[in-house]
Amino acid sequence: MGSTTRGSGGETAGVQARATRTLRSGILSGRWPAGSRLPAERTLAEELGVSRLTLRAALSSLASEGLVRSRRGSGVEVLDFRRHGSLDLFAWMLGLSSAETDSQGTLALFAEVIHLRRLVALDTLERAAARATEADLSALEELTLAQGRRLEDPAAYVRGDHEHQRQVIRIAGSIAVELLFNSFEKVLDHHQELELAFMGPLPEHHASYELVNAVLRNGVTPDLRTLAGAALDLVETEGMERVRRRLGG
Amino acid sequence: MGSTTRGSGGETAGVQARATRTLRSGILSGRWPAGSRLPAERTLAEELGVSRLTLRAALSSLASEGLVRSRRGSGVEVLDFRRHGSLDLFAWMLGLSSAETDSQGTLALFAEVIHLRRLVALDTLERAAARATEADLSALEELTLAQGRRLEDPAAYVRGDHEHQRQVIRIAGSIAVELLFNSFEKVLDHHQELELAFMGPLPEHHASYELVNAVLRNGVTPDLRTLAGAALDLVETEGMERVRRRLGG
DNA sequence: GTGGACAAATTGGTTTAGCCAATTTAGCCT
DNA sequence: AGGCTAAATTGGCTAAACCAATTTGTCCAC
Repeated sequence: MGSTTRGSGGETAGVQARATRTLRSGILSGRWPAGSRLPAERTLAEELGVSRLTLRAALSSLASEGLVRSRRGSGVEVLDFRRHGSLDLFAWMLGLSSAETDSQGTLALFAEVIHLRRLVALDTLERAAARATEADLSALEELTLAQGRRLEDPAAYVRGDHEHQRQVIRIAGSIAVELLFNSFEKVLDHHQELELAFMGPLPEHHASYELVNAVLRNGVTPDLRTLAGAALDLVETEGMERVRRRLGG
Repeated sequence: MGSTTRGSGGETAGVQARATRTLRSGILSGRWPAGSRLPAERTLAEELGVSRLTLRAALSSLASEGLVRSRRGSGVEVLDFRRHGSLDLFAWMLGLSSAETDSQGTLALFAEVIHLRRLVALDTLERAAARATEADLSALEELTLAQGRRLEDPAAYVRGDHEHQRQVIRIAGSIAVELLFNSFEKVLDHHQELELAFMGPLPEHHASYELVNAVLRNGVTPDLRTLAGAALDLVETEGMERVRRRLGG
C-alpha cells in the first residue's frame, strides 16, 4: 500500500530485537513480577507498536531464556528468573543497573562474575597443565607475544586476553567451562571499562602471562597450588578494589 | 505423542518446539557445521513441513541460544556453539549422545557438570555459613526432615535435594551461582537416573544433610575447609564410579 | 581483459487477516 | 450449592504479500 506505517521516532536495529529488550527489561526490573501474567498477545503487541507475530517472536526468545512460559488458552506466565534463568541474563541485568546509575548493583553483579571465574580458574589451570602439549604451549606463547603488541589498544588487548583464557580452557578440555566462559564474556563485553579497571596497568598485566605459561609448562605441585590460589585471591581483591574506585570515584 | 516433558526448562510438544529441536540437533551434531549457512528460510520451512513464520520463531530461539545469527539478505549463519553457546546447551547435548547410546559421551558430559558443581560447592557453603541466620538454619532442617519422608520416592527426593541446594545458594547470596545452578538442574532433570546413581543409596545420602547443616551452623575453619574439600572430592569420585557402573553395565 | 556502476535476483524482516485448539469463564440446569 | 455445557478468551499456526538489505550477475567504459 501507499505510505509505510512506520512507527514514530527513530528505530534502532530491528523491531523484534527492540520488543525483546523492552519485555526483558520489564521482567528483570520487576515491572511484571514472577507469577503474574503478561497482557494478552494482541493487547501487548498493540502497546509495543508491533505486529502480533513480531511480538510472538520476541516472546519465543524470552521463553528460551527461561523468563516466560506460554500456555494456550491461559496466557503468558512470567517465570522467576532466579529459578529458571541462565547466567547469560547477567549481561542484561548489568545493563539495567548501569542505565540507572546504580553503581552498587553494578558492582555487586560484576563482583559475582569475577568471583565465579576465579573459582574455576585454578582447577582449569591444573587440568590444562596436565594435558598441554608442546604445540599448545607455543601457541599460548604466541598469543602472549601478540598481547605485547596491543598494549596501546585496550579494546584489542581485552579481546586478546579472552582469547588466551579460552585457549587455556580448550587445553583443559572442558566444554562446560568453555560454555560458562561464554557467559562471562558476554557480561564483560558489556562493561569493558570495568574489566580494564580490574586488570590494572596493562604492562603489569602482560607480565602475568609469563607466570601462567610457566605454570602450564612445569605442572602444578601441591605447594604451587596453594600459592597460585593465594595469588588468584590477591588478583581478585586488588582488581575489585580498582573497579570500586573506578565506580565510586 | 511424545512423553510429556514437564514444566521448568523443558519444551512442550508443539510444531515450533519440534522444529527448534530438529534444527538444534542438526547444529549440535555437526550436520550443519559452524560457519556454514542454513538453507533459505523458505526452503527450510518446506523441508521441515512448517510455515515460514513458525520456522522463524524456531530460528529466533536458536539465535538467543547463540547457535545461529541471521543477516538480512545474506542468510542464517551457523555459529560455533563452543564460542557462543551457554551452559544450557549441555542438556540438549546430553539428550543427543543418549539417543545414540553413546555412553562414553554421556558419561563425559555428565562428569563435567558434576565436577563444575563441586568446584563452586565449597565456596558457596562457606559463604552461606558466614551469612546464615537462625531462620535459615531451621528452614534447612525442615527441608532435611521432608527429605526423610521421601526416601521411598526417588523422583521427589531428587527434587527435594535440588531445593535444599538452592536454599543454601540463596543463603550464600549469589545470584550468579543460582543461575549457574539452574543450568545444572536442567541437565540433571534430563538424566534423573544418572543423578540417582551418583547419589547412591538414599538413606546414606540423607544422613549427609546433617553434616552440611552442622557446617552451616558452626562455620568453616581453615582445617574444616580442607576436610570438607576432601570429602567433596570423595563424593565426586565415588558417585561417578557408581554412574560409570550404571552406564557401562 | 579489467574494473566499476547498476540492475536483478536472493534472502531475511515485518505486517495483515484469518482459522484452529486449549483453557478459562459464565451461565444454565438440576 | 454443585456440576455440566457453551461461549468468550487466549495462544498456536498458516497463508499471501510487501519491504529492506545483501549478493550476484551483467553490461559498459577504459
